[in-house]
Amino acid sequence: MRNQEIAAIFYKVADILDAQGVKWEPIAYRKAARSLESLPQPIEDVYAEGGKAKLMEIEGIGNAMSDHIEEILKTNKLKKLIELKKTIPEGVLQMMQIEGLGPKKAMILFKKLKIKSLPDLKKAIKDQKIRKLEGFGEKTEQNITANIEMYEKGHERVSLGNALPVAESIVEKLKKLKEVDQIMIGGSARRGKETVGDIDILVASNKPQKVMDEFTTMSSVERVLGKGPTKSTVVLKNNLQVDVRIIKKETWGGAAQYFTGNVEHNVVMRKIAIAKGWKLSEYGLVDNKTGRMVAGKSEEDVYNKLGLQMPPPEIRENSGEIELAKKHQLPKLVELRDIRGDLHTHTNWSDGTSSIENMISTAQKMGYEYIALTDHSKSDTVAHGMDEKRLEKYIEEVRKIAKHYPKIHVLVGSEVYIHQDGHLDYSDDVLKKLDIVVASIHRAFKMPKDLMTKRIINMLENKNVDIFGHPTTRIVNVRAPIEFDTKHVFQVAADRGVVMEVDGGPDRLDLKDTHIREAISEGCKISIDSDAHDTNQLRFMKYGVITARRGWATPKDIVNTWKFNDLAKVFRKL
DNA sequence: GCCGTTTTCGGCCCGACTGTTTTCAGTCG
Repeated sequence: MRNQEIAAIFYKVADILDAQGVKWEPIAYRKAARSLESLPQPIEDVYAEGGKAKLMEIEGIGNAMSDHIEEILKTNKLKKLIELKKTIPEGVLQMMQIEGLGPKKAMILFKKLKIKSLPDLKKAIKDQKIRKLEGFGEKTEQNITANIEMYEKGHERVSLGNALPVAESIVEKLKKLKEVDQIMIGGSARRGKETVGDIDILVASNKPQKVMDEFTTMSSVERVLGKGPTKSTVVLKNNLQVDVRIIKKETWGGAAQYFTGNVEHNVVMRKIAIAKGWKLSEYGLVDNKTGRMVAGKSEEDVYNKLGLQMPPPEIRENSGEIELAKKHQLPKLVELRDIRGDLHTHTNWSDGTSSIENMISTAQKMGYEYIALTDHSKSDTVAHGMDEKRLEKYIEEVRKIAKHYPKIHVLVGSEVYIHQDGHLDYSDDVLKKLDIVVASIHRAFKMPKDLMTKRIINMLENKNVDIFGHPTTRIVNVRAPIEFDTKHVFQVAADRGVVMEVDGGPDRLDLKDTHIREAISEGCKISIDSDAHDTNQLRFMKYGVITARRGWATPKDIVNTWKFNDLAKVFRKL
């Protein structure tokens, strides 16, 4: 999957062109880059399938871009970027990453003061040289200083699992103000994106001053980047950036619409509005001639007036949803309340911390019809994996305790390690004793792609395997996914009836959105699991559902939305 | 550089906040 790699190259080209003052071209490169990022299939597959012509079918990819992609796939580099890099020092591009320093200001610093690196910049600030430049001043100098510090602290996007609880706590806090009429989380957090750059919060209020005062003085605030009556931005002590936008109740829907879709989605929406003689902004849909609001009280109004069905927030990323919305054929995505059970959990028999009994009773309290306990197999020694002897006892113990919980079906299973040649950690005879087998990779991540694919295919050939657990093994922001031929694996899995997992652990979210869509289109069934290691973590199901929604999954694709009796259709031993 | 039942050339989403300016450019999302 080289989509991200090529996107990164295009972003770089855009930055340099921006610095050179080139108009429009940077926009085209960024658009192409984003289009690649959200592409469900690997770009090399698209190219292999239909060459340049097929590439050009992708939104934002034209003649030049498809040539570029071809060049990168074949030679691993882009001549255009190499040439462009000669015109501007790398350090100046780095300077542009600093908040408040855009292409214009960075180039002034480079041209007038010969600043070409971050150390140069710090020295010039110390010598008070910057404040003397036209368009700069003392305040700008101070801001750059603070923002360099922020940049050096790290500017990585935060995982959804870390961002969402923070966002929710701010919402809870502001909700208590009587000045707040309505409040919601917007932006990429509402779309459930696996990482979040900053948190957007929308507030409907007629007294913005009070709300903004409360927001910017919260104890968790490190620095206030901006404060106005409709928009304020702060950086929290944990380095998360949070925006609050305040609007009037009358335009709530317009704002919710505007602050949820990604850029591409919103651009297409505005174009549809323009074609009808209207203008779309956070203040709703407005008639150009009369200046009157056509729609804006609710999000649904905005979409409907434009002739569209309202897409769920998670898929508002211009990856096909608008075309289907026009035809009123949007899929009905899976919801948390559709989930009837959890098929991948751990107890204190391996590396979990809750007892078998507590896991079962909590699952029952959550209203589940079934739960599978799937502790680790013998080779996963760090996770206290069980050898055959302990496994026997485990099976016995679970069966015994399950008798006290007749209202919930309890499955005994195991998360079994997949060795490098694809054979499993327990023999077939042992696996047959289990109700359900989740097969997972827990080490030897860095095998060559063809060998890794073979490892997985061999595992899929084993009749005792029910679910392929967290297939790519990535840890968000920490560990890269393993490499394998996803299309081939999904095809074989669909054929063999092995279910692909969406691990809801917020650090994993694996499969990820684009892979889920690919797997479903290849005919795979999906299981959304919490991979809980204690009773609280059973709630991770929520993140799995959000991710599955981003992968356009519907209840029929998700086996654990099915009734218990229907599970036997996919799980051979039930 | 991309794209098109308004266009194959001439557009390219829209608005808020800041700081430096006395009306606006730059930056951001």
